[in-house]
Amino acid sequence: MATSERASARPISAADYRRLAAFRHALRRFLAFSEAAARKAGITPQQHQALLAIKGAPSAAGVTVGYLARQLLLQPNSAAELADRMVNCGLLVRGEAADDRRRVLLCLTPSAEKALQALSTAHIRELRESAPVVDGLLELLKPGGAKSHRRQRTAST
Amino acid sequence: MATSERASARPISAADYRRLAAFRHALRRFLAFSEAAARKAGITPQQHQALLAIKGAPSAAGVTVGYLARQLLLQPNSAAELADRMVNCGLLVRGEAADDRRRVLLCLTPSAEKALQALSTAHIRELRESAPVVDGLLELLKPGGAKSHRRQRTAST
DNA sequence: GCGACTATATCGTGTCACGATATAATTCAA
DNA sequence: TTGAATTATATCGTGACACGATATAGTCGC
Repeated sequence: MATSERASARPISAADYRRLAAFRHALRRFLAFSEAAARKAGITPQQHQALLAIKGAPSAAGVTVGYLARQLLLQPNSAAELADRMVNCGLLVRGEAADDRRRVLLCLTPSAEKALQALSTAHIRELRESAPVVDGLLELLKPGGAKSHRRQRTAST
Repeated sequence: MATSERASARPISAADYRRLAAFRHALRRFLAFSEAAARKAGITPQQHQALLAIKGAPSAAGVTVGYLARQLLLQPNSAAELADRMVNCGLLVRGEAADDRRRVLLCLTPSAEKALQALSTAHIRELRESAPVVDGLLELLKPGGAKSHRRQRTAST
C-alpha cells in the first residue's frame, strides 16, 4: 500500500518543485514586507492583522473576540490574549455589547486608525507591484502546470 | 507634519479595508491549509518550507545553510537550528562541500522526499482551486483598484 | 603565516499560540 | 422561575521557534 499510495502516484517534476518553491518564496517576501512595515509603524505583525480584520469587518461598530479569532484563524483564547495586548498598547478599546453582555466589542483607537491607514496605503502600493509576479507564478501552477493530461504549448523556459 | 504626512494623505476607503482584509484572510486560509497538511504529514510547517526550498533549488546536489536562510528569509543561525532539528528528525543529512569545507550541504532523505512529494501534490491541487480566488482579490486591489470605474478622481473622500 | 572575512553552530532570551481550565452571561426545558 | 447545558471571554502554564550575541572552523589576500 505504501508503494502505490495515491499521494505518490503522480510524481512531481523538478519544474513543479521549482515553481512551488518560487511561489512560496514570493509569499514569504510579501509577508516579510508586511512584517517590516508593521514593526516600522510600531506594532507587531499580528496586531496589524487584527487591526485590518476589525477595520475591514462588515459591522463598523466593533467586532467581538470570537469574530477576531475566526478572521485570524486563531483559537478564541489566543484572540483574547491578542486583544489584551492591544488594549494595553492603546490600539484597541473594549466595549460591551448591549444585547449580549458576554460579548466584548473591540474598537480601534485613533492612533490605531492612523497606523492602519499608513500601513494600508503601503500595502496597496506593494500589492500593486507584486501582484503581477504572484499572478505569474500562480499561472504556472494552474493550467497544465504539473501537467498530466493536456499538453501545453511549450514555451521554452 | 504629522497632519499631512504622505502616508496619510490619501484616506483609505471602507471598501479598500474590506478588500485588504479579505485578501489577508485568503492568505491565512492558504497558509493554514499548508500548515495542517504539513502536520498531517508529520512535519512542522517550517520543515516543509525548508524541504521545498531545498528540493526546488537549482543545484540538485544539496544546498548550503546560507542558501536555506536566504530562501526562507531567516537569519543564518536560525537556518542552522532548523537544519539541526531536521537532521535529528531524519529529514535531512549533512554533507560537506568538497571545495569549501566550511559549507554544509543539506540533502533530503528518502522519507523527506516521500513526504514532500505528497505535500506538493496536495498543494498544487489546493492552489489550482484557490488561485482564482486570490486572483480575483488581487484584481480588485490592482488597477484602479480602490476604486471605481466610474467617477474616480475624487477629491472627496 | 597572519589578519580579515565568511560559513556554520551554540546559548540564553523573549514572544506568542496553544490546551486546559475558569468565570460570566444566555438559553431552554420542565 | 430554577437550573442544567451552551456560548463568550479570560487566565495560566507550557512549548516551539526565531533572534542577537557570540564562538568556532575554514578560506583568502598579502
